[in-house]
Amino acid sequence: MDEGESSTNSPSRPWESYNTVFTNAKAGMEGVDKEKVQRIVYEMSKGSKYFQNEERKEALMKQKIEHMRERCAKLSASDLSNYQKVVDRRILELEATRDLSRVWLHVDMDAFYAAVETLSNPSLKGKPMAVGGLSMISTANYEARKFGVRAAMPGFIARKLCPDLIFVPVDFPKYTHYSDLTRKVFRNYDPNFIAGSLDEAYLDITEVCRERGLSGGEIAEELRSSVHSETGGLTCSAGVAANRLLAKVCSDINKPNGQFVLQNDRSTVMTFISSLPIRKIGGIGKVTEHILKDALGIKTCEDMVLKGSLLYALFTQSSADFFLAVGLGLGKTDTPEVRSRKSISSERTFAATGDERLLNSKLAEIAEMLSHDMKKEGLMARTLTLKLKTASFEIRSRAVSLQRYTCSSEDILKHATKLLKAELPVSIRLIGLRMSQFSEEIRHSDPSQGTITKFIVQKDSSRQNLDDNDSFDLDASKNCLSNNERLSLSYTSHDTSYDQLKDVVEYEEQSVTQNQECKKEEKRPQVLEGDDLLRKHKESKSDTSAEKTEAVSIFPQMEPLLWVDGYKCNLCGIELPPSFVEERQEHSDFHLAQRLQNEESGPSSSTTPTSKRRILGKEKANSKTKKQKPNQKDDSKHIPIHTFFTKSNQNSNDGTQKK
DNA sequence: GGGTTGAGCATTG
DNA sequence: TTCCACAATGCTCAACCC
Repeated sequence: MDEGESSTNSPSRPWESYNTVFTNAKAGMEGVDKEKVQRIVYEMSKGSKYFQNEERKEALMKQKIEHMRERCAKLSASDLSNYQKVVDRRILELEATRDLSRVWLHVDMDAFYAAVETLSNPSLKGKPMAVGGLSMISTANYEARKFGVRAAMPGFIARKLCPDLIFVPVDFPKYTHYSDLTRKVFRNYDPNFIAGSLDEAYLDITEVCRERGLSGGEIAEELRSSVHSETGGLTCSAGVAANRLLAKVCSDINKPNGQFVLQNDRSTVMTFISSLPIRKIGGIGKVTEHILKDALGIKTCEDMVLKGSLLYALFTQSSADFFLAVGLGLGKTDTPEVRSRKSISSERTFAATGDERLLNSKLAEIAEMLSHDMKKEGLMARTLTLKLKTASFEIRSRAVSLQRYTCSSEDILKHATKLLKAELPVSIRLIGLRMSQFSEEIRHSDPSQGTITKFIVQKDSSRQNLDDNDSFDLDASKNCLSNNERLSLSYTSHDTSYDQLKDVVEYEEQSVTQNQECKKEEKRPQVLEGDDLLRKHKESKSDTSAEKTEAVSIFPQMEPLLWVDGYKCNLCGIELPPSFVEERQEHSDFHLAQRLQNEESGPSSSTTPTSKRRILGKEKANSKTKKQKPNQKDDSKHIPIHTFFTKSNQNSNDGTQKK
């Protein structure tokens, strides 16, 4: 049944070693002639550039597995015994976090896009159908799945598997409409449900079960029936368990139009998890499965615990922790925080070309699309990543961090062109652009929380007469504090202990840099940039406080640095009280250096980031970075790990990193 | 030692 | 005839900087 077991390829059956994702079992694919599917997929792919790339990736994976085997063999008995101690301790710690008090429900719509299309066109009922086109299909209905057709399969292969397959083009607005209908139902059971995608969601139904005196299974039945009637006939499957990880596994068990309930007691969970294949776990994909299986002999979740010492010896701590938690049937049970998007991107595939003019025009199109999407969502970002897929399917990415936040297609295109130019000549079949590092990342607002700025205001009575613009600034800086920082700052301003006070003062120092970043964007979605923003800011201040400034000329040709109200830098909005003499000097130096840098390399360009980093770094050094990198370390505690790397030599094997 | 940045890769739907 | 998408997220590592 497992694709991995077919790796014993014989010369007469070369397709048996061609492990594509399409041969992995999916709901509705039981009884499919897997060998036939594998053979056809192999025959149609053989010799293509895509196939060659797959072979290259496969070879790389085998190398990784081999390398891990070697490292495994080198482990001594005492090494393993030491790692076992680590495992034993972690098991105790993880067990202490086990929470069997919650009831989580995972809902997954059945063949969602295909079902929606059938709903709006009943003549498709009972016929094999796929949503998508000849290059790629998004989903297939259950009739098509019987032929081995499935999501993410190229349409031309799907047609070969099922010559009568009907193709229906993707219609996102339609799916969004139906998705909204299902979400209306979900909200009745958990107003804070987590939408995984258009067609799936996690609901914490603990309260609704308690209030109505119903079991998780009864609620699931009711919800599914409600989804069916509200959508006019769409079916879904559900899983009920103590945590989200288990609930997701459960929803797949009786698909389609079914449900599975896993009782909330430890021994039931452990029995359930013991024989569960690792691939069933969200986050463990083809590569991880092969590495764990072929290098370490780990096939089931139980094996993760039994071979825990190997995992801790060979993988990073966070990966090993994840594996061990899986082996214990532990998953997230908390009410998740609001998550905001981290990046936005746009990419297009086309016939491979090395024609620079053509590539530039594609790039311009994509920059325009991306800029449009960003404006639509009111986003500005400062890191641009160019993604290229060469004619041989090799993926390359090149990134640059800009000096300022932007969403303009001109800015994006200007820097993207530079990045692309550095790669030429090359034949390319896909170009993608991604923008990340949003100004939003530091805007997790929660008006109920105390803020450093409030503290500053209370501390400094000379700033009691703040005008409206200042109030706006305060709100912006309030929004600048990340969740982590807000946690540390949850104090009542009237009852502040010495330690809290000390913390607050330390935060005051660091908050200036954050304020600086936030203020650049506080007027969104008006999308003011650079000089416009500065002008606007100055206009807003001119009537009340322009006269109350001290000027420091830092460069002959540039606008002098002014401390508005004796407090705030007119160039970037950073706030530094007069007593911060050294910091102010450093700040002036920063603007001077920035200007010199601009003179050297042209405006807002940062394609040689090192020197720039040095300058910006200096600026940040003043803020005694207590701040975590936003959304990285903290989020890793809440979001499933998707990739697993070994402790060392991760790149030494493939060594293909390009500089 | 710890933070940032850039690059590569895995995973998901 | 058609010949393997797109969007988003996060982990890890190396290099660099303070």
